[in-house]
Amino acid sequence: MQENAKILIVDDDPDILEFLEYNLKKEGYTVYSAPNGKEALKVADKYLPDLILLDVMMPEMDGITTCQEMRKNKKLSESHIIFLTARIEEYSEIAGFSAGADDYINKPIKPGALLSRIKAIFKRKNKDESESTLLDMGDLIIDRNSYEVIYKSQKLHFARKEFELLYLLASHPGKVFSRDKLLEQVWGNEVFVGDRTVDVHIRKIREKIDPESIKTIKGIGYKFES
Amino acid sequence: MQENAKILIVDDDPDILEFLEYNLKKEGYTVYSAPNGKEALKVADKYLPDLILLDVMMPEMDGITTCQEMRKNKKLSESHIIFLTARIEEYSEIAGFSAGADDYINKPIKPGALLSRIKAIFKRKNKDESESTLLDMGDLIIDRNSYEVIYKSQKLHFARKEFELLYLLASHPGKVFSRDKLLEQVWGNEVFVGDRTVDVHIRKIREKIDPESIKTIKGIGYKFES
DNA sequence: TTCAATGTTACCAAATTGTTAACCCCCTTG
DNA sequence: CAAGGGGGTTAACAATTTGGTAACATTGAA
Repeated sequence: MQENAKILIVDDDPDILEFLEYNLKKEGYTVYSAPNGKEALKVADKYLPDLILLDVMMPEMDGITTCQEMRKNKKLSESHIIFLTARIEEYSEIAGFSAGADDYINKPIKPGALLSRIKAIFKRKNKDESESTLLDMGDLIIDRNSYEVIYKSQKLHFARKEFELLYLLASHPGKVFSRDKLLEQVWGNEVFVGDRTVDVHIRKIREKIDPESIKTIKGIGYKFES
Repeated sequence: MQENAKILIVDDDPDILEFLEYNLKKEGYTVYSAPNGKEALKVADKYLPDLILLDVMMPEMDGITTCQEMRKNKKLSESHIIFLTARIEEYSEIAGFSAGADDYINKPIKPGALLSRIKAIFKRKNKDESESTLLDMGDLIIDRNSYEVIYKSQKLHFARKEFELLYLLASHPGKVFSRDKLLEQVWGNEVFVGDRTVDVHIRKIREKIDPESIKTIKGIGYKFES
């Protein structure tokens, strides 16, 4: 999605339009443009861009009003809106946010800063959507969001490694993980820790929940079973 | 609400009253009118208009005084007040805002401009309400509008960062925020501040409200719990 | 039985957080 | 302008938790 993301640029200055269009297309985005607010509303409604770069100062319909209009369109509720503003118009920062903007960027625009800003926005957007990780296996509930483990209606405390270890095993019931795999997934690639450390953590987990949940496959590793 | 919004017009010039009344009724608003400040106070108290258009220059009681009186009436706290002023009376712009007005419009009045201004105000009003900037969690009430925190019926003072931090945590009960996330959300994207700063602010918050409200997840971050 | 693999425990080092106080900056006040 | 206060940040030290390892006990398959 990040690759094919659609971006709409709205500015009355053809030079800026061309400048931004060139830089964004070069990055692989699909770019639309509009010279004023009214036109922008039509284009936005038609192509539902993921991101809208909106100049504040424009003839016909200023950016803030345009933004407010866009926010009324539910089809555009997922779109991010960034204001482009001259340094002097500081008031627009406040007005812009209350109009429904997600961010603002000061002119003159530096391509590097703009692109990193755009990437950050798409990153956050994608991340937010992929969240919601809750494992519910009857007696045992593991919530990554609140970092809680509930066993037989009892809230238990798990230290970080314990939690990550249990979470990894529990999210693949039946699958056997070797100690190396566990170290790689939970500890990270560049860690030098003895395998036996895993054993100790497994033991701590078994101490808290039903020890039968985690089975030992001698010579291979561990697996979670419900 | 926007359709049936109640508007009170106050002006000593019958021509203007009629002119505005005609234009506003045409748009579907319910319109009341009053020829002077004293009358306006009575009508306002009776019908609780959503919007009050107030002429500044009036006999008996001028608009600014009228506005101040209206602001004393708590039943009218939700009403928006717009001043109608002749171009020359620029002083009234300043005096008007300090008297509690929300906006002002210069005479002569163009119906188009007035209507779009009115619509903009209702839009903003509805939006503020729909954002529901008030968190009520029993003992703890956090009001984003007034920037107030009320704990066990006690109004507490929170500095900006403290407030934003608490608000963010409290608006996602149970969710664990890493220090990075908190810095990103509360401080902004382009700030370089040590993580430990977060700790200090957390401590200050815990000093004011029930320390159990904010739990530490070692190695991960903080979360709010009711 | 034998022995390598795993379980268990205790201990210590390292990581993380709590707490306090100092500092800087900005604004208000006298 | 000096003085004072609030807000925000950081450093420094204390308190706490976590993670890792060694050492020893136990298990289970050949």
